[in-house]
Parts: sequence; structure tokens; C-alpha cells
Amino acid sequence: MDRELLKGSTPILLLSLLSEGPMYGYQIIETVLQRTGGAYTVKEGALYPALHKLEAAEFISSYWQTQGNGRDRRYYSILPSGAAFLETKKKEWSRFVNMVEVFVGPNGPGRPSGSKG
Amino acid sequence: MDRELLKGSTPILLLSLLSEGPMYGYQIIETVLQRTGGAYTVKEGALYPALHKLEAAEFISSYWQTQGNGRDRRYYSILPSGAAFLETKKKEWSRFVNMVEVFVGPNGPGRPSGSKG
DNA sequence: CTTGCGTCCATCGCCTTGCGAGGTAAACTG
DNA sequence: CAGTTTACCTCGCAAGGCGATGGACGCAAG
Repeated sequence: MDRELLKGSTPILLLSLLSEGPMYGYQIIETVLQRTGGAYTVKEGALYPALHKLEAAEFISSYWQTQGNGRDRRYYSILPSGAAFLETKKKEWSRFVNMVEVFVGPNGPGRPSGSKG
Repeated sequence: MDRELLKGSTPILLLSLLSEGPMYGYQIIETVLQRTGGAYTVKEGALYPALHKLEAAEFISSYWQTQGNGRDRRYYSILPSGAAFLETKKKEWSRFVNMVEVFVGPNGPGRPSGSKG
């Protein structure tokens, strides 16, 4: 996957994931890996800075949770402002995709546009 | 439009446009402006470096065309390798969009997924 | 105990990209 | 002559993803 294409999509991914419930970093990496069938891996070097930025912007908040055995996890959960930001980002995403598809055409192979699940 | 989201999409845009026929820089800017209804402007600072990079990679070639009155235009046309690269990029684009939509969901408002043209 | 692996956090420098600003030049308008 | 449009181009900056690196803990193998 072209890394340049990925730029800017991380916040939406993170916010979307977090809108389903609190998650911790490693779990996010695993979840993305599983859901994309191994096609995409969120890299730590991209994940943590993005998470921290989102937190600094107060779109998400974090709390440490001890596992009991010493294995600490930092959970992130979405805040109301983050949910609102997500909606904005989603619309922006739609506009972006539409914009590009005006040129490349939505008739791309392997991309059914009517399948819902 | 978020500039970060745009990153990496320029080559596809350019190659797609050029696959319709030769164009010159200024014309590309105008065309994109028109087709997106003014929603998106390819900036010169992004366009020319991208064009040069594409040419250096031998995906496109250029030739100067004098207007007769002195107004020179540099036309760019897509090469076979560029067309092949475009196809690769299109597939990558589809994969990318699908990947993100696995998380944000394709149920985004304002983005009809059934309209074909 | 030591080695290695998996889990879990995080940062740093590098590379690439888009953008704003700046520069050059010719034709047309006033 | 001055301003706008057409038409090309480059530079420095900001921002993001990535690979490398590092710390810390638990568990299994030797």
C-alpha cells in the first residue's frame, strides 16, 4: 500500500475504531490487521503520534488499566467532540473519494459499489 | 479539503487526466477546477513537481508547443508504462478506499453508492 | 539464570508530499 | 505604462508515515 495515500487517513481510522468502544494501542494494530485480512498494518510510528495528537486535541481521552500481573494498557476512548469531528471527517472523506473518482472513474474492478453487509 | 488526505492522490489524478489525451499544466488546473465544480484546485506547487516526477519515471513525456504568438505550452502525454502504472494505481486506490470504508462504513451520508454514469 | 519471543508503550530521524510565496515572461486590456 | 491573464517553474515550510530503536514485563526453552 502506498504510504502517501495513507497520509491523513489515520485519524478517521482511529476515531472510527474508537467510536465502537475503548481500545488500547496494540489492540488497534491487531484489529486493523484482522479486519483488513492482513492487507494493512498500522505502524507504531504512525499510531502513537496520531493517538497523542488526537488526545491533545481533546477528541479522545486515555486511561491506564493494569492487568493485575503488571502488564499495563493505555485505553483510549472517544469524546463527544471527537465523535463530532469524526462526522466532519467522514463527510470530508466522502468528498475526497468522490473527487478522485470524478477522474479515475468509479468503474474500478474489484470494487462492488452495491454490496452491503 | 484536508491537504493530508490529498497526499498521494496527485499521480492518479494526473495520469487519469492524461489518459484522456495530452494536456498542459495550466489546462490541468483549469480542468480539475471545472470538473470538481471549484471544490478542488490543483496547486502549482504540487502540480509541476508531480509532473516532473512522473516524467522522470518515464510514465509521461512532454513536448513544447508554440502557439505561434510566442505563448509556449508544455504538453504532457501518457506513455504505455504510465497507462500500466495507472491501472496499478487504480487498483491500489480501490483497495485503499475499501480499507478505510471497512472502518468508517460505506453508509456515509451524501455519498450515493449506486449512481453510475 | 540466560536467551528468545510475544505483548505493550513510545520516540527519533528520514523521506515524501502539498502549499504558499516568489520569480520569469509574453499577450491583451485600458 | 500598468494591471490582468496565461503559462512555466522553484524554494522553504509543515505534516504525516515508516523503519529503527529502546524500555519493560511475562512465559517457555535450554
